[in-house]
Amino acid sequence: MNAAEETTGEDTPWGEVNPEAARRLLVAAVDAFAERGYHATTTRDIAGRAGMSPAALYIHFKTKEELLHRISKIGHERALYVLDSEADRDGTAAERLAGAVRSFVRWHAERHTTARVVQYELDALGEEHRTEIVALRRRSDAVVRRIIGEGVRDGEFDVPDVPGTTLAVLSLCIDVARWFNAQGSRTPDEVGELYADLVLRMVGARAASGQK
Amino acid sequence: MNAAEETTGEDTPWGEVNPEAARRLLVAAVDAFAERGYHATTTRDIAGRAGMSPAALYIHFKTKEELLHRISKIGHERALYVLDSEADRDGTAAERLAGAVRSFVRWHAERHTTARVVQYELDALGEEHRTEIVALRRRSDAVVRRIIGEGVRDGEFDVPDVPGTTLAVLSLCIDVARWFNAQGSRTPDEVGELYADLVLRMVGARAASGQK
DNA sequence: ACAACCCCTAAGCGCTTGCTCAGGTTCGGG
DNA sequence: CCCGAACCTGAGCAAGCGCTTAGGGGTTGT
Repeated sequence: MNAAEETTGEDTPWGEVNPEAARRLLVAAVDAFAERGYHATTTRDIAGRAGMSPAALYIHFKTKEELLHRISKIGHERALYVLDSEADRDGTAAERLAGAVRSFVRWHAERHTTARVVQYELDALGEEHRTEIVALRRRSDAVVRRIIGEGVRDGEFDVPDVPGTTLAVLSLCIDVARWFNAQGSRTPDEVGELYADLVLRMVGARAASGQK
Repeated sequence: MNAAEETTGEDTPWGEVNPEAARRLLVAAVDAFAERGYHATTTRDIAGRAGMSPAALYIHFKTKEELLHRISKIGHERALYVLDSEADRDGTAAERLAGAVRSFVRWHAERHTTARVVQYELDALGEEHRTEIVALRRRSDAVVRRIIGEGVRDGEFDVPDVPGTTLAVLSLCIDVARWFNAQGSRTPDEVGELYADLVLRMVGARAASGQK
């Protein structure tokens, strides 16, 4: 009924999480999980970072695991959206693959705290939640595999092992979340550019954007 | 004084860990850490897997963290050794790079439980131990960077960004520990072969091992 | 025979963990 | 002016944590 949302919800990083207090807790949890890992983070630490008492957490989330689940789900959906929207453009397979890798990597670098939680705390989820998330991840795999497959079909790419190469491409992108450091010398854009080029080489793209 | 070691110490996976009871505990810890992560693993769980009481652990190791440190140190040394011995062969830069990647990846796949602990539990180490391990990791980086640099110098490779490409190559190899599954369809040898080929493409190797 | 030694266990200590609950504050609507 | 809903806190519980301690068996050297 209330038509005015407290915060927009689509462009802001965690805008879909309401009310504001819940969002503060969730952001605090992302930071803490990324820094120390899920199991090494206490609910007191999360509440403390959000400027609340430990009990406040349980008004907005049933358990600590639900917090992780919401982070993981939203994070995966965002990453998949980023990948998908580049894959759906039109253009050669090489252009679409480069675009997808560039955006996906940039997302992992820019949002590397979120990405770290999303990519490396899967095992901390409960059975049910984990299988839900794994399904989302399979869709990322399918997106990349499709582009590579089309490139091969059109004679643009030279790839002996499509599933294997797909795996390697995604693995390369995901691992950015592990090593990327905001204080480091590379910007997310630079890393995205570098990785897009490397991936085009991996698939043996004939004419990388025209000629060469 | 006792000249006969209980176990040889060089070829067996954890042969250098003595006495046998300590090795059993350490192997149990590797399994547990790889499965659940360091912080989610209890000392009771480790001792239980080794068939001992919780107190037995503290006869052989001062703390739970010391266990992780010994695992991490030995693991890094082994991985570095694998990388180094391929890099020191003679041959073209492409041959050496391919050999190094093949062996390094094979190690991460075969020993993926150990590798997972080694690569993803660095933050759980204490300040002092972590800086010691980080030094070892920098040496791996130097090894790969040297080969790529030599390949560029000799005109074998076409690499615009040597440090960046080095980072990507190592990142690709390391991430094998995360996704590799012994029940999966690929053998460690196959993954090593695939990755060696992909890396040669990344560096724009002119003549990949002569012809083909 | 027996003391010295190593390796192990049963019991448990002090502390932190995830989580609960009774109660208090704030605020819009009747 | 008061009500009920939404939100938060202080205090604390049961369980589980890393680790310690006292002591018991087996093997060894003398």
